[in-house]
Amino acid sequence: MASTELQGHLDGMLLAILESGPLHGYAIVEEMNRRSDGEFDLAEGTVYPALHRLEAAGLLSSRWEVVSGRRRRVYALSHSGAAAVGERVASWRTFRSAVDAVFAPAASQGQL
Amino acid sequence: MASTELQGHLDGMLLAILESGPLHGYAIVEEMNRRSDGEFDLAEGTVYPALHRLEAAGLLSSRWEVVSGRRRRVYALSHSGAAAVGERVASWRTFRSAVDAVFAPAASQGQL
DNA sequence: ATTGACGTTTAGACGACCTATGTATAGACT
DNA sequence: AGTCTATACATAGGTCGTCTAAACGTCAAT
Repeated sequence: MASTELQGHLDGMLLAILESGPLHGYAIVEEMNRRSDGEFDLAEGTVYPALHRLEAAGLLSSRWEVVSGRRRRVYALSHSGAAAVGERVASWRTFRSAVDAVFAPAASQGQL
Repeated sequence: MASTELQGHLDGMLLAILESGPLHGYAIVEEMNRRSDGEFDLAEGTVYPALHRLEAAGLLSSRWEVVSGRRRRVYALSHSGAAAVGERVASWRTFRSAVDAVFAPAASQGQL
């Protein structure tokens, strides 16, 4: 697994996934897995605390739903959460460029 | 500042920088800063422990040098360190693609 | 009945990174 | 002579995001 390198990017990715529409936690895990082609196979213990953190920060809101007898908590982007997605994407681009630049000479011919 | 999001990529970047030739710690900090265009302005407290970690792992070797009265410790890639750079670059590419894919729908028109 | 998929929660540990501080030399400026 | 800045290394201690691990519960299928 990618160990601990998600640091700082997980929150943004969660927000990005919710931009496509509200989802419950388990579905978010699956969607993360699907989009990343299996690279990010997150444990629930990673995702739920992150979701709660984001909700506490006011970037998400949640409501309980009952589907065929099972409770689930559905998360949706709040107003400020929607605004935050753009910032996270921009921040990722900046980070990506910087890392690329550091690695560039190491990647043969500088083509990453 | 980029806060704490280096996680998991710092070691690889340090190795990548040393691939261009041996350097002492302070010069590594400057080179990191230069390559990343100021994005990664690392404190010594971040870099030195990382270098010691990498040396303990056998990826680097170091020797003391005296230049105009000042001691400096010069780090160089070991044999396995040189091999590790390629792995780190590959790992970064994989990670980058995965994050890109997760963000893609959030970045307008999927063009990251 | 028991397995497996679905679904949420939390306690605890881990460890990379950051803050802050200390040490020390050289050179420039006042 | 004293101070400041740049150079150069080191480490203790804290933060905090992530992972491990376990628990709890419903439903459908074997």
